[in-house]
Amino acid sequence: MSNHQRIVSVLNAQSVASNLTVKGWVRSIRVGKSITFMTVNDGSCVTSLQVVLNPGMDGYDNVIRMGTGSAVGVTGTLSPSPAAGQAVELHAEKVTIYGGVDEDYPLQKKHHSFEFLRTIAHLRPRTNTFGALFRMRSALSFAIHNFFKERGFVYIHTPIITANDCEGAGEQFRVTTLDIVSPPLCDTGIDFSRDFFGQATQLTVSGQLEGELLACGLSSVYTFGPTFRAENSNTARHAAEFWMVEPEVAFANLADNADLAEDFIKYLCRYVLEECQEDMAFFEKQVDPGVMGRIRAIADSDFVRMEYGEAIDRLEKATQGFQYPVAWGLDLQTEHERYLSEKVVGGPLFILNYPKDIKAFYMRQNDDGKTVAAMDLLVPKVGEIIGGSQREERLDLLERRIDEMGIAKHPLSWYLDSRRWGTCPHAGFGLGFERLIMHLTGMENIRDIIPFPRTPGHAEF
RNA sequence: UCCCCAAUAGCUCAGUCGGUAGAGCAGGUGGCUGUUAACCACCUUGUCCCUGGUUCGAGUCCGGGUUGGGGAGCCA
Repeated sequence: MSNHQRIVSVLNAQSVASNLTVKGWVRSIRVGKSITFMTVNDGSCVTSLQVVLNPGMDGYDNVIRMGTGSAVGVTGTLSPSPAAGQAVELHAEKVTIYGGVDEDYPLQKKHHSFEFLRTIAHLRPRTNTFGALFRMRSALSFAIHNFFKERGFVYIHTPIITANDCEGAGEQFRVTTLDIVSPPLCDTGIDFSRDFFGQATQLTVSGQLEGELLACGLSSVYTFGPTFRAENSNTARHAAEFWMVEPEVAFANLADNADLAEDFIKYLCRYVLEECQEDMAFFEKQVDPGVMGRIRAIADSDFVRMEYGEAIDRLEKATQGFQYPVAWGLDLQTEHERYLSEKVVGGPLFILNYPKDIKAFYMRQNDDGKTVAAMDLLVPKVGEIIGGSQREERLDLLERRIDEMGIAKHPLSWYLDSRRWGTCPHAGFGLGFERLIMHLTGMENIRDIIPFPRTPGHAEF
């Protein structure tokens, strides 16, 4: 292993040290007649380390010709800085150039648009914004595991390849090893019995159904993994490949589910404010002024819980008009959700107990005969960030609902078995990880949350 | 998939009434005794997205397409 120091450690220690080595990429170089300043960043923190170069140093003439973006190692003495702007600086005694750049290097020491940076996604990790973003993404991943670990949840891995075609959560990507030019045929079309798995398979759109089976044995479980949707969605909030967190809890009802979701979101808000201070300050200053205040407010607030019926009443009484109709039985449109979360509540908002006809077959039927125990958590700007429900645990009611909706029962026999033997009330939800990060950083496009995003027409890198 | 908007130098953009293009940054050269996206001077850089049309003449006007952005639907 190399014995060089991470820049974040050097800046935090701020102690005088000789024979110190750092390695990273040059962000800026300012050449003077008798002194040269170079800032080096290694991605360990937003702040770059100032390196001071004197003309007497070996190889000085070569070093000062390096361009922004060069990869270097610098060895020297760390000293207090006499000038404003940084507490310490590294006086170089030796500089190693690992990789130079030429005039074609696209990143400059200036503002670039996110649209341009998306076209050079292989280089954008070297920018301040994406450094901060990917550090936050990593920190939040660990925070999610911490949250559930502290509460005794078991981290489970559900299948990525699945034969479930009735999950109802969206279009799926086909997984096959068949010859797509001349596949084997049978009476009903392509003969998937001769495919790799002996049946038609797809990439998962949710680990929920399998998660329920594990919860009905381990009590409290969660998944955190990739999810795939083949929808032709072209928005700032949709990707074909994204990560989802899906807890599932046995012996829990809808109220317990909402309580868990509220605790979860607040925990993550507090986590980034306390553990990602420098990166959050960067987003506050450069990306979304006000984001830290909003997150603090969420961490300190009590989330409003509103019945679907009350939401409809509020919308019907609204003084402003809506493009889409409002009536009991119709789903809420984005304009309605924004009105409720931004105008009526001004913060996170649960909508509870939706009409059964606009929700999935597995949601628990309420005693009113009209609604199911579903919940959505809406947040200002990003919209729906969590969708969940209490699950229908009563076998007869579940089977009746499957029949009503025209869904084939045979492929779900294992799911129905969980209700046949030792059934129990249980509930869970799904959180879109990238949407969470958008909400916590103020970044406005999901393509800037994923290192190499997959969207319709795009699988580059 | 639908609606709206945009595309000009490596990047960010300006370009008036239709008359063959400009700034800042980047890059190059020189200057500057401590800079902070350094500063100062000079220099270089163009398939004006593609395609068809109108016109004496199109970056500019019109049709078609491509790509990108915003909004909507679907959803997380």
